[in-house]
Amino acid sequence: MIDSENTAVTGRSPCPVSCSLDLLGDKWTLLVVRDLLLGKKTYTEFLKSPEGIPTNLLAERLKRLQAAGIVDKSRYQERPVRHAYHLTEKGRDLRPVLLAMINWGNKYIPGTVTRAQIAAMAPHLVEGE
Amino acid sequence: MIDSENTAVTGRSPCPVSCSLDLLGDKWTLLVVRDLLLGKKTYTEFLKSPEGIPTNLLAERLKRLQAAGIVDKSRYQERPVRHAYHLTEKGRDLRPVLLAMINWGNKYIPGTVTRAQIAAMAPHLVEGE
DNA sequence: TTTAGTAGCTTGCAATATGCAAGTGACTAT
DNA sequence: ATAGTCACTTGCATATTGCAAGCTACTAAA
Repeated sequence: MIDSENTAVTGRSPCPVSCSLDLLGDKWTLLVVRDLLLGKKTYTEFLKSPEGIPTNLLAERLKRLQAAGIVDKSRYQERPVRHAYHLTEKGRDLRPVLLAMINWGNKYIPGTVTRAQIAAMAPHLVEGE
Repeated sequence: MIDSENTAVTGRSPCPVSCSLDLLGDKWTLLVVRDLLLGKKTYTEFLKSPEGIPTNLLAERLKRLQAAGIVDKSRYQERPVRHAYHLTEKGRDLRPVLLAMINWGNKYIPGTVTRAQIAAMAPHLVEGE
């Protein structure tokens, strides 16, 4: 495992929950990860998600996720220049966290889109496990 | 399942991840849940956790968690009056979210306390899946 | 060759949330 | 009477968020 972007404990405590929250603990970061797991790739695609992330926060979160080695960015075409964001292995490994939230949300927040409904639209997020 | 405290979707979107984050998406709430899963029960025990939650935020988070039906509060003794907080089933069902974060943190943030070390101190958080 | 449009941002600023310290009220123990 | 603990609340400075507007590079249409 390459360790370059895996910052060692610098946060509030050496608890893995606390350290994860130092990186991911806000209302937007994991929604960006969700969108990436759903196959969205570009800045404007993220902006179109129904929660409506403010554009400055999207830019800032993408930078932090890149700095943390969770996301990487590439040009996928020149003329006109277009960029694509992708999850690294470290980012894809957040899938169990999101799946646990989906299961919990479905069980306790009536009206949420179910895991089955998500599977129908976006099999790769939810299948297996 | 009693449904009284399970507020239906009122948030940013009907996505279960987004709805979960509306409730839990900050740097402190899931640390309180962690402490409860570790068996801590009182206000002052939560304050002693190494991350050092500010006392006003602890009070506010406990109220929100109670309002959401994730935590309940009881007097466990009179003379002097003492209070204990406990997770409800809804709260205990957040365990998979925390376990997923522990696994991810252990894999990607060097120096975090491992699941095995946690198991040695607090078997009930971590044992079984 | 102006004009309009899209992608991917940045900037400014008001509103909200957080962090810190100090204070409060009920109680007990000395 | 004094000190100490538990469980908070209050005030205020600082940090983060949310909203709107602007900006740069590019393309496509008139």
